[in-house]
Amino acid sequence: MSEMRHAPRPNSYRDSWAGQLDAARAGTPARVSGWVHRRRDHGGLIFIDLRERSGIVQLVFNPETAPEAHAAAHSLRSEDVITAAGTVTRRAPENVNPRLATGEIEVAVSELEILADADTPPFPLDEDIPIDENLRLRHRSLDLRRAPMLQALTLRHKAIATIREILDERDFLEIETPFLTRSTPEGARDFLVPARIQPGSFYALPQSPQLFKQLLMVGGLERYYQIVRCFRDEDARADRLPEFTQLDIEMAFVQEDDVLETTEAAMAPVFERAGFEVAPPPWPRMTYAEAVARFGSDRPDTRFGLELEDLGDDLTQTEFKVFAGALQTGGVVRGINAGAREIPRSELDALTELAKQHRAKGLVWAFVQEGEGQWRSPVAKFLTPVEIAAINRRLEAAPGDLLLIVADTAATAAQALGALRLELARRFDLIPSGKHDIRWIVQFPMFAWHPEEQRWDAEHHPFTAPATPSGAPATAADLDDPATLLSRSYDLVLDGNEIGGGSIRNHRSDVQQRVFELIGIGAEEAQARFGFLLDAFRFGAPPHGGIAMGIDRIIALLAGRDNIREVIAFPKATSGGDPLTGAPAPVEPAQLRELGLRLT
RNA sequence: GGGGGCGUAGCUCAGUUGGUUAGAGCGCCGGCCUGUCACGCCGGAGGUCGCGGGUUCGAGUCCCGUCGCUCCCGCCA
Repeated sequence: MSEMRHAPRPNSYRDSWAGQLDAARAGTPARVSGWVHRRRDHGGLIFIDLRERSGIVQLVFNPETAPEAHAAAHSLRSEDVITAAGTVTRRAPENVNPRLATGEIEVAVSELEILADADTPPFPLDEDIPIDENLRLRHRSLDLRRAPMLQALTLRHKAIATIREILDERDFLEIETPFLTRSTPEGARDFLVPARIQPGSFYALPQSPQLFKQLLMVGGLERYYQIVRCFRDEDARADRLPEFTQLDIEMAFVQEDDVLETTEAAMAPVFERAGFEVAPPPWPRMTYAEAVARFGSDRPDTRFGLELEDLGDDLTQTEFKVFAGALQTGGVVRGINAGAREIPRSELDALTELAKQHRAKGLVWAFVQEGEGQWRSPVAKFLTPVEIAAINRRLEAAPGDLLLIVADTAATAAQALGALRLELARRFDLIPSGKHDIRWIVQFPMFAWHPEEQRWDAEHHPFTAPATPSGAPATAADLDDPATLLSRSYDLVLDGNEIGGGSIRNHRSDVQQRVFELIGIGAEEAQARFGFLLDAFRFGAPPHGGIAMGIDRIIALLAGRDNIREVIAFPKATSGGDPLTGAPAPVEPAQLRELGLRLT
């Protein structure tokens, strides 16, 4: 510590941050600046809690030793911006505030300068009560002064810095890709930007840099990453906004294990440094098929039980039409054992509504009774005691347990029971606090059947490399039965949240062509939409693959926030609008004319 | 596009079966106060009950519509 460091610099607003003020500096002069957090005006002594980024320090104004400063301090109000010069003073032992990092000292102020007056804030900054979010967003500069926002943005910065540090060590290049581009094939609606230089034509904002990062691989950059904004013109959710940030990675000459290992290496220290306890890598892998079968979701929350069981084998002869009908039409009957729960009828109705919201036709509930094959259930009379006993065994049910059963298509039953499972976990607090689970979900289906459109579509995106049903890389010759094909893709799931996903890509044009054929993209259309990528592949494309991590979601989880808006400095609202700037907003007719646009 | 929740003072909320002048805490303004740190004490101001319509002798409360926010389904990884 040099002399200079502790000497006040008269030409500066502060010589030190409050966080550096401690007992060691007692007796030295100090100049501090910041916002008035609280004032306690005793008529004689005036105490001001001064707040800046590093924390809070108490200022004392004494009318006897500094009458001028004391008089000026009388008019101080919340959020006034001040600079104060004085002496760092050790507090008497009975006056120490253990709840303050600087609580052993205070600054006895001799000079006060008010740098800016502040109107009374429209909401309190010093209390931890939920404030209407729209109001917070309208006054975001005030909201950002609140401790939770500072914490979240600091955490976000540190996480991104960690990622950059590790990927740099691993020889990755951070490379920017265009924002004004063509639509990428991610499947969401594009944000369009009218092109003045070509009236009637539009740029699209990238849904992800997917094609560009693949071009970088063909371009020989080998290891690329980018912390990049992406845009999707779809309705918002708690974990989803029209613009979001992802960590985008692509690597050449790699297979699944390489991408997964790199991701683990980059992300594990992020969790560790945030004090968020997950298992050390390598993280477990679960197939999509297992995740859906056991948890009814491709992003399973495995921190609690209530796993799905298939009841079809127990019901092959059943005369209960709901079950028999589902089984005869290729559907399933699946159930979960919710455990011994006291649930009134009204809440069972609410669970039924939840199942219906997830497209199930209904929900069968049953309370297991004493005695073999006995249920208290509206459907008990339709099932034989043998069938009930078999279901009880399958669900390992004991008297008093609540069983929830859905008969429907496999996908609907999984979705409904998966949602019920999560609801029960919330309702009965089944997730141990502080317990976290991270895992890979692998071997997704390559294609999904769209019944409305009567066609196959790529589950991930069409550049994902297909795999045979055993999970091995598929050749063009393997691509005959879309229903059984898997893809070489992977998602990273944290506590039931998808926080990242990616795949090994097609680098062979024969395989790529076959994929396009299967999803009904003709050669002409493929050339029109992604010709620039396909052309590039003709000149020697290395095998490559990558991943995209959802930064907003990850930070929200690390910070324990239930909404990604809490970890974004200037987020859009659920409506997609920005309460701060008023965007989106109408534009001048002249602007439209320049763009060759007309409003209808 | 659909469903749920919310909308009362600057903020967070209460407001009973429809009934007198719509309340509380915090904040704000004024006064008193020399060791507080959520300072304390005394006094005060502050309301288009989101908006529009309806039912009623009477609506914050009931009905219809509408707007905004939010959570979810659809959509989107």
